[in-house]
Amino acid sequence: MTGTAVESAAAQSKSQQAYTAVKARIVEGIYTPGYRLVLAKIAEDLGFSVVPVREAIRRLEAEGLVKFERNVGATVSGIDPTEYLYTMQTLSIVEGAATALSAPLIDSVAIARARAVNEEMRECLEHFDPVRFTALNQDFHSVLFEHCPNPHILDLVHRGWNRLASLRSSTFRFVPGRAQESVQEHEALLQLIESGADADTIEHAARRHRAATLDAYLATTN
Amino acid sequence: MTGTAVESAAAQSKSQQAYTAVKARIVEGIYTPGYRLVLAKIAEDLGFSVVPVREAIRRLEAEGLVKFERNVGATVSGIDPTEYLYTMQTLSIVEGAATALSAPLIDSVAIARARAVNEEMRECLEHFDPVRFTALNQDFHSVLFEHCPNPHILDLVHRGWNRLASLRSSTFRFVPGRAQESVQEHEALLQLIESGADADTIEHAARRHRAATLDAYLATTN
DNA sequence: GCAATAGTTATCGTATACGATTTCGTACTC
DNA sequence: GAGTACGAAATCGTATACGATAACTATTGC
Repeated sequence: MTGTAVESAAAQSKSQQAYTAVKARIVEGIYTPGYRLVLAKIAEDLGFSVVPVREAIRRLEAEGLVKFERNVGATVSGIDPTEYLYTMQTLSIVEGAATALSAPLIDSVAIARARAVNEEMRECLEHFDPVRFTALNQDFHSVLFEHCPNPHILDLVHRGWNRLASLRSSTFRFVPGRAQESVQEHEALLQLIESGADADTIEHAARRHRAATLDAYLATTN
Repeated sequence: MTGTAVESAAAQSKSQQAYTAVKARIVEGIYTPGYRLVLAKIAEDLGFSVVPVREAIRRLEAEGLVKFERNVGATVSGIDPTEYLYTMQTLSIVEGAATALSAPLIDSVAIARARAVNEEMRECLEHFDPVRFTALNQDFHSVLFEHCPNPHILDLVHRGWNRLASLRSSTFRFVPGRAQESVQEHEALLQLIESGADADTIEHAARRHRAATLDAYLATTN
């Protein structure tokens, strides 16, 4: 459904299934931030006992998608402005690095694909649909950083995106003016990569691109 | 002992205790890389059942300290050269950023403390003790990045250090020549921070400092 | 009428138990 | 003598059960 890895659920451990299922519900926005994750209920929904569910929740906790309080329970991590700031800042750093490391490995086919996505985004500007726009935005950036040869960094990027995913409907809703600039910066980024710019330049551009979105958001709240 | 948070183990959940205990054993090098973590045995050692231990292992897995294979078991994550490279590269990025963000918040007292540590390191060069040197190295850098106002980034730095901790005895053992340069770069870094250099400069210097250690290591293996 | 407290309910935390899977050793066959 | 197949031991995965904790509610005293 979404771009997340789909696994043949058959031979998977229930713990893993629970992890995937709950994560999907969070990312898809079915479990909204603040939502109370009652172990017994989730277990019943999925049709197995609470033990695998607990492990799944623990993993999600380590990833920062859920908050856990002893003897109280788990809730979907909120997106309070402070958290948003932290996450965006972190993402600006790791995604910038990932993009720079990835750049030399991006072939012309991938560039073309990214450009096509960006074109869709441009069209999307007319009759603005924040949800669709944000989805395309993720697609675009995925093309740029997915070739990152360092799996650790790539993992950090994915985790950052996941944390933002729960509010993806609102990212650009809150800063619609940012969307247009974003499309332009995407093209600039593509040209940098095409021209074989050095890693520092690309990293800086990618980081600034995201930091600018954060700044735009901050400007609206003040 | 180290800077890690010490909690009153009394009112802690067993799951948490298990997490802390196993993590400590890994970081302290009691469980060496490749060590097989048998759930039942750990549970017995700690005096409780396997369930909390499982959760603890799951969390450690999410942090990358242990590897988990379905129906086979958990082992302490190895430090094969490739992993080392990935971890160091990631750390160079996040620690660089953390240090830069932290810099404006470092007061003269902290600078003095860092300088004292670095002085110890310099003395340590005479009768070289890799373990002690590496421990001091962590102390030094901790002073520099611990003020980082973004907890996410700080967390990533800690995780990186933890992954390296298991081989801390060997870090500088493998590249003894690097130790001397390292001390000098530390002083340069301190001066940059004292002089209120801009964030980019500090970030770049901090990143280079770590990347240089990685390069030195790579040079020995080729 | 309001506040504090006691009782109730919902939910979590952990132990025990058992079935499932893998791995290792041994015996058998070619 | 080497390779393969069978079986046993070890270990993991999950379910169920029960005790512990915290949130909620109702009642009582002021």
